[in-house]
Amino acid sequence: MARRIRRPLGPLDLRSQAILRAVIEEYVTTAQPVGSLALVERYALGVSSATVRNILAELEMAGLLSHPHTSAGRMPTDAGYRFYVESIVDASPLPPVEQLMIRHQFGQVEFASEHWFRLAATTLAGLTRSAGLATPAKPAVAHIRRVDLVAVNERMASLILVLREGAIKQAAVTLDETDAVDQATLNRVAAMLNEHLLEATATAAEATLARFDRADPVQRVAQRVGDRIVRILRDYDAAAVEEVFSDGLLNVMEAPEFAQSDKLRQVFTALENRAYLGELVGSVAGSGRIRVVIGAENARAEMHDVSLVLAPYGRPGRALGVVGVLGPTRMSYPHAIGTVTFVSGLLNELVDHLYA
Amino acid sequence: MARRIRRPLGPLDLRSQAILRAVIEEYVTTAQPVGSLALVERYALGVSSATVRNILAELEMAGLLSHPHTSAGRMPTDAGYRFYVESIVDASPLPPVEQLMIRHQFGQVEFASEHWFRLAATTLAGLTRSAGLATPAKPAVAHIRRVDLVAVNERMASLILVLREGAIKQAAVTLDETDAVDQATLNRVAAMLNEHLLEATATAAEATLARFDRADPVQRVAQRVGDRIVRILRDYDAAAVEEVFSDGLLNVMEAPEFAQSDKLRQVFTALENRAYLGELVGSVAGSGRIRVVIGAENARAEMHDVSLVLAPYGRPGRALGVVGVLGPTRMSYPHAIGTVTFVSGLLNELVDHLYA
DNA sequence: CGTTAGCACTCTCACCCATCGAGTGCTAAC
DNA sequence: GTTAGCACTCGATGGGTGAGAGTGCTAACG
Repeated sequence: MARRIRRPLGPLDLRSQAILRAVIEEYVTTAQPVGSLALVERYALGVSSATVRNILAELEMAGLLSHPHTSAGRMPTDAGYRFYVESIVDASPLPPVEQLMIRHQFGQVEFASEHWFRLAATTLAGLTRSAGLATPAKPAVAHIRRVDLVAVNERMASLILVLREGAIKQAAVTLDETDAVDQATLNRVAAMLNEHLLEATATAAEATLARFDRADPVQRVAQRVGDRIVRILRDYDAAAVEEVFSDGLLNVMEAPEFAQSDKLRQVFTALENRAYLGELVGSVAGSGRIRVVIGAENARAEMHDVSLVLAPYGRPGRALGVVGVLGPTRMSYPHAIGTVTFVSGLLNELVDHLYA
Repeated sequence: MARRIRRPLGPLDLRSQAILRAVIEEYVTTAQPVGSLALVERYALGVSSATVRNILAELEMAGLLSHPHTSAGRMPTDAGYRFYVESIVDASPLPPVEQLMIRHQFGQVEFASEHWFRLAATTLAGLTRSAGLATPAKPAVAHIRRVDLVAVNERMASLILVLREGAIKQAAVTLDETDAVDQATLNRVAAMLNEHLLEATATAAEATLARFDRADPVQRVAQRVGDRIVRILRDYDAAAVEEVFSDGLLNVMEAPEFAQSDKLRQVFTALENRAYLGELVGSVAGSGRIRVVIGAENARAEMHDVSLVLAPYGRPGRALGVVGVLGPTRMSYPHAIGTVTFVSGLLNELVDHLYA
């Protein structure tokens, strides 16, 4: 039969597309391979099961569907999901009621990006019944907003560093100076640093610090603290992802495909890998668009049974973060895409407001 | 047979105790019900399997062992574990090499309790191959150490509050004053608050703030910020547990008894319940001693398949936290107890050092 | 009188096999 | 091109069976 030759994922006639869509939507809800009869029963296809069978066979030839065994129904392949995702240009937007609810929630929490990204993850988890992921908006280069020093004892101080981007860093500084270092001195040091280092990047701060006079006790301490600050900033700049907050991993556990836990355990281990998450998030932040990674499209084998829907948020010049959803490959992509789009858009608004 | 009468968990002759111990230790390592033959083979009991069988039957009558079915070996009941735990007064202490390694790890991180309790959880997870739990050392009453204010825009400032106990709180303060509020003003406000509120508790701060002069613009802003501070302190004081950090839940997933994931999912859900963790941690912090909660001894049904080994750390008058381990009921209690004891002791040292 | 060898008994587990049913793929008719 | 009909395939289900592990009991032993 000539038409059974495997052909590239090319133009599919509308009816085939409709049936592919039906298979996917049915499979997403039932988690069972779907047969030709179930399709004609539940979807108004206007053709008989035999015709559907022919088309299912074609879709399988095209690599969009697969067959666990001869006498089972069809289930989508990763390529099938991919085709489906590409075909839904207008992902179902979130119903206005839910949009309002989410806006309200965000209105409740502190006005700080710190809280927002956590809430975003939680919200996404709840709405999609999958795991929500979010990273804080991290700038390409950090800027100093504020320095504060608190005396711990004569030899040690606690350094509190606020970045323009909202992050707060805390560190201990040991001061093995001969000078007595009391809180009054530290106040002068902090004042000096705040004056000279406001809005400075690591590089700028380093240059400024070099000009301090080591003969003056206050400036000497300031220099020492400043060195510590520069180190913190450099660490911060170097890290691809500062932190990935996740919520609702339990939701994913509930999916029948993860009933025996070893698969999911692999996913968890992969999620613990900072480098992997870093590059994933980095690629999304760079692209500037929502990204769907389906099953085996994931670089890591442990993630071959899950899919990701990720979107960047923030302002390209300033700070960028990523929010998204992790769920079983068999997830409702339109819903996930719609939800992630809305939440990332909302975060954009909030970040804009913060920087306005 | 008279001796088969179920008797209270009373004095057990030494040989019976040895066999109970052997059964538990064998079961802990193999995760399989253990038979009389395996016992005489692997443990130098000096008696035949028939004798062992008699004793096993007695132990079962006493409720210390159980029998999945007639032709299976014995496995410990919760009561059996309890008896075993009570009998090991001198839990195996951690080998000196590991002690040194852990000390070294703690030397590597920042000198702040913030990092310590996280590291404690991670360390415990690694050493016991179970989940490590830790809460930060939380004082009964929080004291203000330092206040800092950063201008966000004319109407808003970011408040940074450092507590004597090491915690840092951040909050946004809206300033709908008619005064122009720039960073210079905020600096004066912060200086004023630092001067008057140093070491103050919520109640003390409230009293001080009441005496501020509302006619003076700086004092008015200071009062407003102060109110926010008092609210933060009260929230902090009211919370039973600030945060429970856990690490290594993956280790628990690997145990064969959690191969099908629903049991473990229940445990996870129970762990998400703040109130439950709060009272658990509270009871341990109050008692002042290490506490072992075995299986069904847990108040919540979801936790009936896991055990906890928890110990308080900190200084009763000042700040108290809890560290511990969560693992399957079938866990090595001597090892867990030894490890938790060591880590809590180490944290005690560190906290003492911090407050010295 | 405690301990031990011996042995019948019980119960699970793994395996096999037959049955059932869902769903396919093909053919022939429309 | 579509559809009805039908043989075929393959997993799931359930009963039956043999092996093996481990017990509980009895009777002999020191």
